[in-house]
Amino acid sequence: MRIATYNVNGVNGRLPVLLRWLKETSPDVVCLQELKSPNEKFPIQAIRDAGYNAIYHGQKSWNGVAILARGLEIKEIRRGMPGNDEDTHSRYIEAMVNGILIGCLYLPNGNPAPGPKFDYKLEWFERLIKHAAELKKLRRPVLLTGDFNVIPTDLDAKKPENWVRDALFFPESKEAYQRLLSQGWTDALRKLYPDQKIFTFWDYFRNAFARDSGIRIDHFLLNKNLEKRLIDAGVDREVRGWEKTSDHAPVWIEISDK
DNA sequence: ATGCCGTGGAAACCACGA
Repeated sequence: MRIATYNVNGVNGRLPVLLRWLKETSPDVVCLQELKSPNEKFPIQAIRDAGYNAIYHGQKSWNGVAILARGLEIKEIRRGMPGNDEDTHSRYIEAMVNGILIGCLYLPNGNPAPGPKFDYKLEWFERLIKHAAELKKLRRPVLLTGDFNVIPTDLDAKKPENWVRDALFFPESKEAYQRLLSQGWTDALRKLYPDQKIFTFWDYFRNAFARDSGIRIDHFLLNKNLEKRLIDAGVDREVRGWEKTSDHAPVWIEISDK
């Protein structure tokens, strides 16, 4: 079973790319981020025509997350990261799919840092860590995936020195990510490829993709129950080279049935 | 090193992204 995450940067503007990628790679489950669409404009019919069920938590212009599944029931558990009733951003949706609890997240960018946006990033991160601690108590397989907007280590950027003033690479961001991992989550791509420079995002400008000037910020965190089923993981890099593409590439894991 | 590009929405510019 293949589970993918893809920050589409606008689900309607990206629809041809999304549908082509779904058709070519046939992932079983897909977590989407940055829909940039209210629920009433989510392209549900095109997604269904492509063979997928979907639940989605959108909002106008910004943010927005969705979970798609091919031939599998999606049982929604929650939408929105708990712990702050004032938070209006659509950045989290959680569902049971095929016996796996899947949290699909779009962690705040946090730039410019320091500042109120960075404060919001860290506040959101603390709520994620609290919620993840609850999910860790479950005996079932659990997956947290999406755009974490964190470059975890120097290995996760082509040129780490270019990111030291960026919220994605601030010590507080890296520390929070490590603190989340230390609950007992496994970073799937790092587990399988501990020494490789693997990227999931390349800037639109400065010819970043052609120069492979990327960063790894889209992650799969697996609890122990799911980690033992991990077979493979990878990045669909070629999608980043398509016309009218997102600045992120899809990332995926392959897990055994039991 | 820099929103240099890209998206969405409102109004022919601005907010936002990483």
